[in-house]
Amino acid sequence: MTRKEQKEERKKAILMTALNLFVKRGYHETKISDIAEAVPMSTGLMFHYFESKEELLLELVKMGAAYTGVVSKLDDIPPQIFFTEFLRKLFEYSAKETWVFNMFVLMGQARRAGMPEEARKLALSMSTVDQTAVIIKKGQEAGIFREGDAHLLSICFWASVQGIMEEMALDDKMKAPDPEWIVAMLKA
Amino acid sequence: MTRKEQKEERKKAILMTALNLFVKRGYHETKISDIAEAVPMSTGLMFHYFESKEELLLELVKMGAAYTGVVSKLDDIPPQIFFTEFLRKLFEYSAKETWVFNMFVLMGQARRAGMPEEARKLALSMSTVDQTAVIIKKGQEAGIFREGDAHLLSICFWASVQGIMEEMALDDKMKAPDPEWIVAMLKA
DNA sequence: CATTTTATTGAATTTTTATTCAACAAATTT
DNA sequence: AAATTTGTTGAATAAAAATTCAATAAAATG
Repeated sequence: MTRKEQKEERKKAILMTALNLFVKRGYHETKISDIAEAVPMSTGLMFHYFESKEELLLELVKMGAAYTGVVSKLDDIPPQIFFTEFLRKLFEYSAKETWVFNMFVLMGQARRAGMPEEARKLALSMSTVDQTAVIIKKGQEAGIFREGDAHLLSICFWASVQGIMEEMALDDKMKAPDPEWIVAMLKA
Repeated sequence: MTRKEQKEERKKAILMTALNLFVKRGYHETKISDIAEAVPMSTGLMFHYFESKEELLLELVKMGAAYTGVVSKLDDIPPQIFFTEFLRKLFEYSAKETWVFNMFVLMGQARRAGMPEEARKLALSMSTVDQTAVIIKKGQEAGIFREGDAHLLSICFWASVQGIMEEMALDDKMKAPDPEWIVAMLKA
């Protein structure tokens, strides 16, 4: 393994540790030294890998943004299965790959209050709300989704998912809900 | 107006200003000097009214906890109208009394990550999840609510509401959703 | 109206945490 | 193996924000 690859591995380890702590305790409540201790490495060495704490956060948000982009390629799936299936996969995946779960939660948190402005802007630019609003409209035309402002429905759907995921992030023992419960919000 | 009353008024003004900023930007992203500037008053004077920033937050959370207690007295209302009615009132009230809205959001945020430990403990001790789980069970027995873990349904219901409220906190223009959308999560 | 108490300010201080740095170790290259 | 580059540490420094404080104004009290 080359020197460069090693460095990348180490960087990834830091990123994953930070992701965990940010999601569990919040960005501001997590000290650089907390991350360093958990990796583990010295506090000073953290700055050999990342310019700053904010830069570290930004890299995470960029990774998340890259993944979020994937969702937008799923708009040819029939509306009636899209949401249920998406949630089923999200929950299933989250159960084994903590990474996916944490990243989902972090992106949502970044879009909201309590993080540096730049992280917010980045996360905000990657919103899936518009994409899914289109899918919801299709479902409405097909008569399978309830009437009402499709964009607002889309916002509420993701807000609910975010709320539930954040709850799960706090309580390891909490089971994932049945996707149908959440999709019921959309169903006619 | 007595000196004491004046002081109480001023304290309240600070609390409301802080509540607004905490909800909009997050606790850690809000500086004491930001609150002072918005009240307005000098930064130093803030400490004439509150021991510390955390103490200020704690007072807010305590106020919220007092209100949260009210919900637990509503458990004799029939399940089929309890949730819809609660949300209707919450959204209606939130529209005119920003206070109620902000307080609801703050309590949820406090229960989650990103705030001092003590605030978390306080907010956590006041959870309504158990109360509403009982109401959901009743609804299930009456056949109007879907089958499944009532406690988990209760968690998901509140998590969804929290998620949606936080979204509204960020976007002033966002309309409140139809309560039925959210209650659909529970309905059989 | 003199005295005491309370309100207020802005600058100085403390605290906390991020960030830099000098020194050294380990690995890589020549 | 000498020289160079990269990794590592822990202590020193800097930056940001909370908190204190001395000084003064305003209000209440006697």
